[in-house]
Order: sequence, then C-alpha cells, then structure tokens
Amino acid sequence: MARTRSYTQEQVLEIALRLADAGGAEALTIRGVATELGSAPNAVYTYFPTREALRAAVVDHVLGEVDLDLSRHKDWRTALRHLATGLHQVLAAHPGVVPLFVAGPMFGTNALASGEAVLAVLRDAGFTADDAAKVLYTLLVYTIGFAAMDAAELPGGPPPPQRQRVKERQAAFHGVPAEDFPLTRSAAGTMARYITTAQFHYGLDALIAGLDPKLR
Amino acid sequence: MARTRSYTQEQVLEIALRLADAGGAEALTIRGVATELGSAPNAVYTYFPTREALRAAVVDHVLGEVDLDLSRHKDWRTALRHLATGLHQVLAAHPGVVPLFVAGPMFGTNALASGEAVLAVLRDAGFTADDAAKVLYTLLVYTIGFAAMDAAELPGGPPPPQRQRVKERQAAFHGVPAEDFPLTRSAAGTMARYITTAQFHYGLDALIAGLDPKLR
DNA sequence: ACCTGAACACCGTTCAAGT
DNA sequence: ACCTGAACACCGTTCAAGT
Repeated sequence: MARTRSYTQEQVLEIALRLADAGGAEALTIRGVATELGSAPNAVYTYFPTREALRAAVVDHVLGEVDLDLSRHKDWRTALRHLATGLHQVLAAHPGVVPLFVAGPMFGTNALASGEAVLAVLRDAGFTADDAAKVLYTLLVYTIGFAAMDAAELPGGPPPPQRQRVKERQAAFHGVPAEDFPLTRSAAGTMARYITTAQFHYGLDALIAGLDPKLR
Repeated sequence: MARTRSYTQEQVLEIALRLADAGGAEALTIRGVATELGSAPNAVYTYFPTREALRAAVVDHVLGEVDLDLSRHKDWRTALRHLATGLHQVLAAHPGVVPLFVAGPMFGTNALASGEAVLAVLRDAGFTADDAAKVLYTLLVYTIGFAAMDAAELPGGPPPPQRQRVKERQAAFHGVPAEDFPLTRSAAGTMARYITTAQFHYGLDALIAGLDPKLR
C-alpha cells in the first residue's frame, strides 16, 4: 500500500548539512544520515538516488543562504564584491561543505539564480554576454578556490577563531629553514594570514580591478 | 634481523600517481597501492605513516614536473604567467591529483622552492615582502581553484579531449530553461568553454593586470 | 510507496606475530 | 627492519522481502 514519507527532503538535507558542519565533508555519509534518521542505511535512497545527488542538494541548499539581491548596487564592481563577500562568508561558516562546492552545483536552482543575477548586472554595465559569463566564472573560481584551500586545513567541527588559526600557522611557518628559503621565512607573518578575510579581499580587489579593461 | 626495503619511496609514489591518473583521486588508496605492490595493505605503512602523508608526497612529486626557473623572464608579469601556465598544464594532465592539491602542499620541498622563486622575482620588481606573499597566494588560489573545478567534473581515467568535453557541456547548458534563466541560456556557448585554457587565461590576465597597482 | 535485513565489495588503520 | 594475517570499525549500493 501507499505509505507517506517519514521525512521531507528538506529535513534529510538539514541533517546532512549538520553532519558536514559537525564532522567535515567526510562525515556527510549515507550511513551517517541513516543513523540520524534512526533508519536502515538504504532508507536514505528513498530521498536521494545517490550520495552525489545528496551532496549536490546540500550545496544548493547552502547557496540559498547567500543574499542574491544585487539590484540595489549602482555599479557592477560593488555588486560583484557584494556577491563574492556573501559567498565567502557562507563558505567560511560551513567549511565541511566547501569541498562539495568545488564539484558544482552549476545547475541547482540557487546556482542558476545567482548566475542570472550577476549576468544581469554586467549586462546593464555594458559588458557583452560573452564577457559577462567569463567574468562571472573568474569570480567563482577565485571565491570557491580561496574557500577550498582555507577549509582543507580544518579538521571538521565548528571552525576555530581566526586569531588562533593564524597563531598555529605562524608556528608552522616558523619551522621553514631560513637558510634554504629566506624569502619564505621572512614572509611567514603574511603567509600565516593567508586564511584571513583581509587576504581574501586583497585578491578580490585585484581581480575586480583587473576585470575593468574588459569593459567596452 | 634488518631487512632491506623491497621498494623505494619513489616507486611507491609513482604507483600512487598512476592510480590517481587511471581512476581519479578516489582510486588513490592504501589498499590499491598494496595490490599494485603485490603486498598486504599494511605493508604500505612501511613507506608512509598515513594516507594523508602519501597524498601530500604525491602532490609535491607532481609539483616537481613544473618548470620553476623564473630567472630568465625580464618582468614579473611574464614570470607569474609562466609559472601559472606551467602549473595549469601539469594539473590538467593529472586531474586525479588536483583534489589533493587543494589540501596543500605548502611545506613540500618543491612547494617551498616554487614559492621562493616567485618571491624573488617580485622582490626584484620592487614589491614589498608583504605584497609579494599576498600576490603569490592570490595566484595559487586562482590557478588551483580553476583546476579543481575543472577536474571535479571528470570521472577518472585519462582526460577526454577538450573539444568533446565542451560539446557535452554545451548539451547540458542547452537543458537550462530559457524562460527562467534567459541570460544564462544565451551565454551557454561561453559557459560550455569554462574548462578551456582560453578561459583560464582570461581570468589570469585580469588577475595579473589587477595586481599591478599594488606595486609601489 | 516506503522501509528493512542481509549481503557484497570496498575503505584506513592497528595489533601481534613471523623472519 | 620489514612484512604478513587477522581483525575492527567503517563505507556506498543492491536485492529480495515485508507492510
């Protein structure tokens, strides 16, 4: 007989996100979700056909946390900065989900909506459709790339405060032999700060500045 | 009694790289290496203490394929472009290793050597040590980020020719509903080409151009 | 239509034992 | 010092069966 689902897709999604937040990307498993659900592992396949489908859905779910209203900004630079900053913040808050972002979404509803919003801003600013798309992807590569390299060194669980991480990294760079790598060693302080939002904005500002001459 | 190793670390490393090239990052497993070695799984721990250590060693091994001699370039822009292009090519040739690059190396011999080379070029060009390090990281984030998003959509095995991949992507973007996402849909041709070296250079050129005003 | 039990073919890692 | 056998605690996924 027809029976009703015990859970909604949304509920399963939120459990998956909680697992990733608590234990990193590796903790987001079918069996882990099943345990949280109190069901057998294969019951999860009622809601998502594969582990990859579940992961893609989590990505688009998290992307929904980013503010996509770019219409209020008067120029494209501010709009791009706003979107990249918002995405950066959401990714930094969910480091366990970041590795999944690298693989996509591309075709999730929120992914398409955010892309469409950026393309509209760039069209209004006079970019060709071709240039607009290239600019959009460049921005995503930098933002997701930055978050991915940041998240990769975290163990799982809620991210420790930036101050503490910088301190630990400083200790690590202190171990680099000054005889062999003098320039690296003397830049240890800066390198320890690679994970900060200041470093993120350094690169972001350079990128946006450099995209400028592409405008007709 | 003391017995000699059956293999060198180098040989184990090359087996691991071959596994990643043939089957993607997921195929680079301790047990897979053991099978290739014709040994029990735990024999691999004679050569590397953990799976993570093996993966980090593979990353630095692959990084050794990149040409790090930047001294012959007359300006820093050309030097940066040369390094990024070389890294891009090596990463494109080993998509299965790219996910491991996101996690580091940072402290491998080749990683430190390449960083030191870039810092020297930027110092000679008049950058402060602080700016030089920031520029270096921005370049790495973009290059590794681009390769990671590229590699993520590949199944494992030798990468198919770019033409074929673009064609497949074009079909996928053709499925986006034009009523809801008209701008995305009309940029489908450009988006299908996100994986090309032309797209890589578009963003790279913008980035290098934008880093310019940071110079004193 | 949804869920369970049981199994298959995998993982990384550890421990005690052999040479 | 190096390697093996055996085990532990995991994976994703499939198949047949129950309600």
